Amino acid sequence: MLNDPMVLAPVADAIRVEPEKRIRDRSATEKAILKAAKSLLAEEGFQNFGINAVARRAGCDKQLIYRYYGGLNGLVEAIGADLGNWVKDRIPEDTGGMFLLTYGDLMERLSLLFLEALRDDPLVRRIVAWEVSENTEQVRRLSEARSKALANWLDRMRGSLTPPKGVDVVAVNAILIAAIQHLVLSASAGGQCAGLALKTSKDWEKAATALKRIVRGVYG
Amino acid sequence: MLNDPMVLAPVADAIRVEPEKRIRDRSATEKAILKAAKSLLAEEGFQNFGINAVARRAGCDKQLIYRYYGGLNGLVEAIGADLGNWVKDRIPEDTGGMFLLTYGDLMERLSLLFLEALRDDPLVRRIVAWEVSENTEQVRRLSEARSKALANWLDRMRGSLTPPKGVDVVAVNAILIAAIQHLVLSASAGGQCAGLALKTSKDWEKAATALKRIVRGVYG
DNA sequence: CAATCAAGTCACCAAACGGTGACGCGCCCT
DNA sequence: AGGGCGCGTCACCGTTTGGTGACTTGATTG
Repeated sequence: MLNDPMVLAPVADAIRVEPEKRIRDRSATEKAILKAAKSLLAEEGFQNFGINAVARRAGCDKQLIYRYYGGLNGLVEAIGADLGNWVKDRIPEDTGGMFLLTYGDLMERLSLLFLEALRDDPLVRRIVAWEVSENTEQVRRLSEARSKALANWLDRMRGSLTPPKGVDVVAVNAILIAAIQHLVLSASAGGQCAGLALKTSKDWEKAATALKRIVRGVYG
Repeated sequence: MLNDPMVLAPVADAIRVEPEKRIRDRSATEKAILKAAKSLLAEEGFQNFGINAVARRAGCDKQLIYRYYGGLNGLVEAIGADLGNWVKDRIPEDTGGMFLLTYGDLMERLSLLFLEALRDDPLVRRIVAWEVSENTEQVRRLSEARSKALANWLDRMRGSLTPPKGVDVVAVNAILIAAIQHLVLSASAGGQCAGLALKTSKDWEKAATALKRIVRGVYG
């Protein structure tokens, strides 16, 4: 008596009072899908990132994702395309009125800028977490795009400043970037990192001070 | 002759050529499950870490996981129990014949030890990646256990050495640990980190040198 | 008006997932 | 001998997943 189809039929009619007709606008739908994908990835993480979930959030049929983006892969690629502009969108190019006289000045400033930019971009945070958790082709593309953009940024900001002789700038900077990324990820996930609380702004001040000290220690 | 009224009996007999009878040994099965879980997590990562996969690898029925460990949560907890001994199992307590005169000596040595230990422990690597990717209760327990063990280790190794005044040791060390962890994770996932290749042992020598320089820069 | 083609929807598929109840079997104990 | 009791297995449930074919609907053509 529960699952009686005769009873359900009128109910189904009663439900679709207003079908909320979807407009027939491909480019708008494409944008909606991309936006849904980005917000989903940013809020839920890569764990529950799938065709069904994206379609659900975009409010459209998943078939459209296959049609317009060729599946999840294409969608991820589309996300990665924006990633190249990340640094230039989120990080100010000017030096904030400061005069950067030495390479140490520069790296101190860039470190803090990078830290802050990463702190308030949940999408890129998730992507970084994704990069260190999986090794699929998708992720590798994302990683490459981000890595390249980052390197360009570093190089562009360097300007005419010359790093100190005798130190492996690439390696040292990689370690600094690694530290910042892991610090932010760790904080975002559990509110702390290796016993250092990272919740209040006071916590972050301590972290920033320590980071500055490290940068100054190696670059003078 | 037996109480088998089924007509399919001969078919079943034909299929199960050798039943490969599982021995009735609870503790052995428990160990097999735990081992399977650890190896699965280490090799495949937390993505495909589920009841079915563990049971499949352990070669037993998933029901036994529920019975013996109370589900995946209990199993993860059992994994976490071993984690407390990780540092003491994987990292030598002695100083390798070195005389550590200053806090800088100590931290340089500990950094490299931690780096190497993490580099050849895929399980803990996966757990660290898990920690920065999810925020469930499971992961939080793992994270806490590891974090506590790490802090204890640092404190124990410090001995009577006194860190330099005026620097926030906790914060600086957290950043150093973060850097090492992310470096290893990144290398393990994609073979590089922020443009720094991390595949050959020569690559790692460069990374180690840079790390030493950073530690020395901040701790003298 | 009629034909066409893209936009959007629906129904269905096989597979895998976590989870549970029930059953068979063998060992031990009285 | 017989009655538990613990170990292992199996079948099944509902749900979700990625993926595909077939359909309706609407607008713009000739």
